[in-house]
Amino acid sequence: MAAKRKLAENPNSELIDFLHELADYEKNVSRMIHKYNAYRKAASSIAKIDHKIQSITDIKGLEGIGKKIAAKIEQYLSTGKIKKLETNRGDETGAAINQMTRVMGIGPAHANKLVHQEKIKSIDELRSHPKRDQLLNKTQLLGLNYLEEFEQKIPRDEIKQMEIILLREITAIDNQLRAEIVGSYRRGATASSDIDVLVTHPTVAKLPSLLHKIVETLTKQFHFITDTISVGDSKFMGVCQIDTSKLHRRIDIRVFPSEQYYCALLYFTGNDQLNRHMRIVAQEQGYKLNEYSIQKVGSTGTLSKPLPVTSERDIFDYLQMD
DNA sequence: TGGACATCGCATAGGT
DNA sequence: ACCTATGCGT
DNA sequence: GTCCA
Repeated sequence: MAAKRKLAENPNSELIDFLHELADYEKNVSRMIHKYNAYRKAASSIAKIDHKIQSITDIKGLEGIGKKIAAKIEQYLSTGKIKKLETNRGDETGAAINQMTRVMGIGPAHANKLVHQEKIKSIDELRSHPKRDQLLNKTQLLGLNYLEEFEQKIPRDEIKQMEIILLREITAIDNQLRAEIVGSYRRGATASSDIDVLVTHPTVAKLPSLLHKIVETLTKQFHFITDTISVGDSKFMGVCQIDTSKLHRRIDIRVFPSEQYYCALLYFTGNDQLNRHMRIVAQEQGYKLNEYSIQKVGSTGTLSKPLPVTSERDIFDYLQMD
């Protein structure tokens, strides 16, 4: 039997990781979200190259790669390093800020505050800090508590088990309810980072109370939901667990009226690239497409009523796609 | 050369 | 008490 | 940081 082999890794994964690291620094430390996105875009362009980049001519002209990033890649090719990245790595404060943002609910603003004002230098220090409970809000304390668990991917088989429980209990509440797990799971991924559930019901008036009912049932009756991060009339964010032998997982549940359901299904199944592509095609065909509806765009930019959609197929048909 | 870079629900902080 | 701005995750 | 009007 042949040796077990890693699934073919990208030939430029080291360079891609470097660009992601530069991106994270801009987002978390410099608080430049657009630079973060620029680095991510460059990285995703490079991820599409299927051979090892040998020279700068291999990447010149690639989407999202301009003068500065090209120069950094040149540095990387000739020296194996990127100066800017080495400088960032030498910044202990920056490294601490980056660490803090691993906690769900701690973003760039709060991470900077914790490090600069409270002089906290690591997750461990945050965990053992005497004023921890005053420094962090409810969500952040939850994030700190589950930090290591949330960083683990969820195997497809585990999500399959969750799907059975979720669908059974949701239809038990009301047999007119329809629910699906979307995101990378619906795209067939072998592992996902969270669980994203879409729910719909034909009667619009029921929707707000519906989400609360679902959350209450899954929490109190089945102990499937273990924590609530936030919950309103249309979106729940929280934590779930199949049973105590398994890890805690991030779960979102969204409720949509039936006329919006298929646009939402399409949008939340993704991926981002397909969503962008479809929005562009929509625009070209004189439509506006988002997670709620597809509308015709008039000559003056006026929008029509949302067009009737009773399946994902309908959306593709409007756009003459297959 | 300078503005755009997606959008929005929810929690919380800050202000009146 | 109420309204608005900000942060966060998506 | 990159793109584009």
